[in-house]
Amino acid sequence: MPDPTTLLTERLQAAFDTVCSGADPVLRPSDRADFQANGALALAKELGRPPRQVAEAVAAALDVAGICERVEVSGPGFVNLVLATSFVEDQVAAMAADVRLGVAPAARPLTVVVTYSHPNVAKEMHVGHLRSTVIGDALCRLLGHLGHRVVRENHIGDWGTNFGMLIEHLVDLGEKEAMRELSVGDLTAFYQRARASFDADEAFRQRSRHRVVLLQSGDPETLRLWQVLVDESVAYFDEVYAKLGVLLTDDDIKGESYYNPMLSQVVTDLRAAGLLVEDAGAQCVFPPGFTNREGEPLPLIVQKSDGGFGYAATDLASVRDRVGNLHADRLLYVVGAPQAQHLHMVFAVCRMAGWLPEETAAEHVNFGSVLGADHRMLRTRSGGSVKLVDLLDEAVERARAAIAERGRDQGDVDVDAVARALGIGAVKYADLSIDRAKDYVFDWDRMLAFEGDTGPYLQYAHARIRSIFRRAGAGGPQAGATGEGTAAPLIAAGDAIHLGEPEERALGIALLGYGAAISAAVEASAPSKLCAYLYGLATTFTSFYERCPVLRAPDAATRHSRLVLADATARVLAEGLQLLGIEAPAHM
RNA sequence: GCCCCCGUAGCUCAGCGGAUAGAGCACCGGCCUCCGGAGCCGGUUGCGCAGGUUCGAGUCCUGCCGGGGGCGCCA
Repeated sequence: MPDPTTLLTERLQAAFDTVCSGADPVLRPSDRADFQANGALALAKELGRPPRQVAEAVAAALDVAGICERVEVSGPGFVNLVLATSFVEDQVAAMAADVRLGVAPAARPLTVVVTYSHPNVAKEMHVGHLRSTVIGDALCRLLGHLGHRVVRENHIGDWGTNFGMLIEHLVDLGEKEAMRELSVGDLTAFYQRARASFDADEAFRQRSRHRVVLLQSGDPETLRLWQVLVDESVAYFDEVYAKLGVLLTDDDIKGESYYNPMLSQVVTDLRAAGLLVEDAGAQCVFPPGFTNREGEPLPLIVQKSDGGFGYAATDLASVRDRVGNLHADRLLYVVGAPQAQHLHMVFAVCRMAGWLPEETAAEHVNFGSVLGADHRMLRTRSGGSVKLVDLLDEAVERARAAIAERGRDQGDVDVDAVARALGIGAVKYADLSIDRAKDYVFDWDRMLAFEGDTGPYLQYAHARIRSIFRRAGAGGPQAGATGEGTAAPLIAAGDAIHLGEPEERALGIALLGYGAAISAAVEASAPSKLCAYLYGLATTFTSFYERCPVLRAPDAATRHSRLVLADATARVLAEGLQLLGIEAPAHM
């Protein structure tokens, strides 16, 4: 059951091939028809023939019997396609009857490693971690839904020279007190006091440096203390993840320490490959095309002059691990835009060393910053970074206030649950609906609004459709079923779909675009594309709902057909939101 | 100085080389005794600048202007 885009592309391809083999049909949605193929114009140029003539030839060769009711050449050489309503009806009926809503799993499942979130041990999670975590989570869900093997990796910062000072501070505090402090999530204070001691106290500095040596040499007691820091921090991260509602678990953690044993091999192998150059005492690789401010070649420093390893070594090791051990086909790094150069250098070195085969894609899924109302990086009033938990708690409280303000008293609604779904959903949707690469302005009022392109709008749209079924009572099968998170139909479609009104037809076509929207989001690692689709679907449904009475439809058949449309829309909204990591309560 | 990202309506953002550049918010004027107004219809204002490629450029290329970020031993 291919969606119209796929189906039409196939048919058009065949038609274009009769004119010129391999020519791209350039199929697009059209405001003059349902779709238009623009490929004839470019092809005409290539063949040196009049564009309209080429378009006519394509149209003549096009076999869309049963799919289109009209094919016409228009303007300079566009091929406009109008779908047969009966075709749309059949497709919608099939989609509505399908638990996967017509979205076929990928023909060739890939192993995709997605690395995201990566907070630092003994450091607070702040807004900077929001985008990575939320975007990475959505990508994992989307990839998984298409049947790909998804390996989530949380590359936490759990190793390095910092840990000397952190462990000594833990010793000074006493383990019990340290654990108490860390378990309540006061990581900032812990880190800052360690830093303060380090800056102020020479003896502490000495101890810290010695502790680093002990840690690196595997001293059991030091490792035990280190593990305390890691465990407490991870427990705290888990709380934040639970609050956020993301898929990450402790099994997904592959911190810097995990790669530590592989680092010397990285150096050995790079040297054997003749790629390593010693420069100012450091072991470097100079991938071509990267220069510093003097225009000289820029090194990727694999091993520092003091013998220690930097994050470049860890990142190189992780690529080898993912390709060699996990057999990844695609690597996604959900990391902020400032790291672009570093990652590109890492990828370049891996290609040079033969660790990253040509057929394995490595992509920097970059993203911009979260800005405050002043268009500068979001900060607290005192200028500190905003704690992620504080932000999430405020979101839930604001959502609760918004619900109270709307004053809809529904006894059966779990206000706490809805406030959480709404508040967290609003934050996530605001983050996901914007083009990743752009900075965005964090604005509570806008993201929590029930109007416009927001999470709450989509959630409300979904809840209202569900309410139709509650109201349908005996007339609608399983009226009491909530349908949360499940794509199972509430109502049997049969062959009873009828799209007589323009709004019904428009809704049907919009529904059939679901699969293409998911594909587009996955291909570009752009959840915003799915957001845009869902918003469009919701507004299309509104027009339909305005114009076409459902429960008061003129006859039973029409009522049933419209209920199926409503059910399918609700399921797409709920599943689409779920693929973005956003809950869709059945009532609110 | 070099490199990367961004610059579309008053504001926040869509726009996959194609036919008159779209939403939401805000503003103005109408409408609806509505399945829980996610209301409906109409109106006002825009592609930073200059070249180029193309039958066709918001979209691709070059240069400039403006904003943000990065540029060797932190990660």
